[in-house]
Amino acid sequence: MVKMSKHLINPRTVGRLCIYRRVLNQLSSQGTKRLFSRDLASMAGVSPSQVRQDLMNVPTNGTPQNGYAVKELAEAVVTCLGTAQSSSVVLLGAGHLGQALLHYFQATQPRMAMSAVFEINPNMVGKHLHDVPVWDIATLDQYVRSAQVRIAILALPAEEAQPATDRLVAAGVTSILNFTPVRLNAPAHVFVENNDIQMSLERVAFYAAAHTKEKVQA
Amino acid sequence: MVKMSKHLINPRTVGRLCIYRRVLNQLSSQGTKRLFSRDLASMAGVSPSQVRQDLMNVPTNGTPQNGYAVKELAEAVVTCLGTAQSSSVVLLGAGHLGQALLHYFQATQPRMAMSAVFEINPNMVGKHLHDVPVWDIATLDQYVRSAQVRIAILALPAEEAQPATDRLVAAGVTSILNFTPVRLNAPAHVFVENNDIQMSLERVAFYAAAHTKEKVQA
DNA sequence: TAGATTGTTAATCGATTAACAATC
DNA sequence: TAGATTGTTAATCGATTAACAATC
Repeated sequence: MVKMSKHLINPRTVGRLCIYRRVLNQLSSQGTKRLFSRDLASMAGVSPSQVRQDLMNVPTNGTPQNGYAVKELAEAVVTCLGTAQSSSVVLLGAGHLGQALLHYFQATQPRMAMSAVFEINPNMVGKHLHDVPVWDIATLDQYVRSAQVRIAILALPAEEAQPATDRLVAAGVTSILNFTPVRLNAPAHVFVENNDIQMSLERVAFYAAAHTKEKVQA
Repeated sequence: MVKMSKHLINPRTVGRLCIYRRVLNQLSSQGTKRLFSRDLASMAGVSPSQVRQDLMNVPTNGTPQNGYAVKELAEAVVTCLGTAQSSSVVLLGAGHLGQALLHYFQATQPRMAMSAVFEINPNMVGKHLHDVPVWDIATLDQYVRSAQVRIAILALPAEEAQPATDRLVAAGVTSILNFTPVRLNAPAHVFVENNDIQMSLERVAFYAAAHTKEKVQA
């Protein structure tokens, strides 16, 4: 009621809250009852200050004497992040990367539902991949509209990324996970997360080379 | 000689330079001769100021009248980023994600060489995937040492990530691309790039849900 | 109580953006 | 020349870290 979603948490904090959730769920399943911010920090690879700062977005139950109750804190973080099972997800592109992402998604994200894959290759259309139907990308707009899809994952060729984005946005998608190396143009109300694997590789290579150079000089 | 690698460029700038390289190469192959910082900025999805700031790390050839010569700038960025073909790359884990990454790597990174894949599953050991041999992970340390591998890609189960990292670092790896959701502990001289696909998904889901909530209230 | 930790505010740090003299 | 852009420095912005009163 009181502008619950007005103070939209920034992407970095959301990312860390996801890490905390994973750590807390694991600890909870291992039977750990309580922890301090410094414990969560070391397991998440951040500073204790950062943990406490991030947890200001979450209704916490910490006390100076006992720290946080693991189970309750995990639940609070889950509530804060939202379950998002309300909306379904579509995947664009069923090439090697798309198929791997689909498998990964189905294996690790039981709380979200991948509802359809869209492909241009007619050999794949009509089949199923990991129990998800593959449909002709020509039917994308209609599907997104009728199923009220809000989340799309892009794993298609670079040159198709922007046209596909335009269609998705026009059809009502508000959140896009982009695995292509293209920087997408999208309206401000649409959230775009770039996961540029090619860039990741290039960056790692850069620092490996830089390190070698330094060693040679030392 | 004069501390060429002393001012190690920070990861964000390196990332953007990779984007500039891609854009410039594409423009060059399309026959574009010259551009201004504002053109490169709009194609890379950043501000013109940012472009010029980033290009301070690169020996540039820009002039107020004509902007930059595309081909020369592309070459300068390539030189700055380094080719890194000196070192070979190993992949740990040949599951769905690992295989997809291998395919992606072989298809898009001809300038780097993937030299071996390591797996624990005996059914895969001894085979080839995309012309790359799959070896028993027990032989990892010896291989990394003898081939002087400096770059490793992690695509194995979460619980194996930290032990594998320890072995890689001990054997001389200096740069790790981590596709597991685990935050790795590694010495400061080792560069670790986290590409957490699970987190990407969760973040996209968060903003989709947040957006829906806002709309409901508006 | 004494001591350590939380929740939160203040200070610092780093990165992006703006400004502007030099210049073609 | 006049005008626009570069290279670079200064200002702003945002995020992380430090500090500290409240507290159990």
